[in-house]
Amino acid sequence: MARALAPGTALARDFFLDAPDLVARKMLGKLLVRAGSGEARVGRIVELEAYFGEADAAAHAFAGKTKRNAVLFGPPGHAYVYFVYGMHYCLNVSCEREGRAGCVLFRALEPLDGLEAMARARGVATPLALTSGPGRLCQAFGITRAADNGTDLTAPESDLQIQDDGFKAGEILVTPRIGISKEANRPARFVLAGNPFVSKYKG
DNA sequence: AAGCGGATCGTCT
DNA sequence: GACGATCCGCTTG
Repeated sequence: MARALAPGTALARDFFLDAPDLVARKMLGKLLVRAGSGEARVGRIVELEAYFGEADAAAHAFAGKTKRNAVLFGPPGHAYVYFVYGMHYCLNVSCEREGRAGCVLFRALEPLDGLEAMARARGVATPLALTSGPGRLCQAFGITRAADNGTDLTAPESDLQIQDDGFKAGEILVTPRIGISKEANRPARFVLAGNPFVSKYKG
């Protein structure tokens, strides 16, 4: 049932070399793939947010490099996983050249394969609740800071990858980012228009 | 249907 | 010592 993983189809590092908003646009419609030791988990990326590094008051990198956000200042294409609210993880990909801290936050996926594993990890069965939200998708994919922070998402041997299956994204909507107090009006959230798996947020 | 608050802890001031 | 790039359940209308 699970589609065969095609090693070597992970997006290349150059893909993430651009500015965060450009990378986010390009990433919509791509796949997040967790190979894992058992059932593979695959989701199509339907919602992302761009964070602009040290120039962006809403970004974790705004106050400069710290132990927590160090990955953001490294080379592009690496996973930055952080822990919030005492119980949730969120996944980002680092963008831009080494030394610049832009990144893209994964906010929602459309689950394609490994739904049972996701449901088990989440303790929830309904597909709409599996991966629609940054904390939810991390739980569904078993993403933690200890296991995944700093992982090179472009490496063929990585357990976590971003792949291209040839899907063409349709209309893209751009809105302000969610859950932040600074730069609250900046349009930097990108979603696949009309996709039901985009997160439903409450003000 | 929508709004509110509790859970829970690593990170930085 | 305060505060999150969140989620869920309980309350109220």
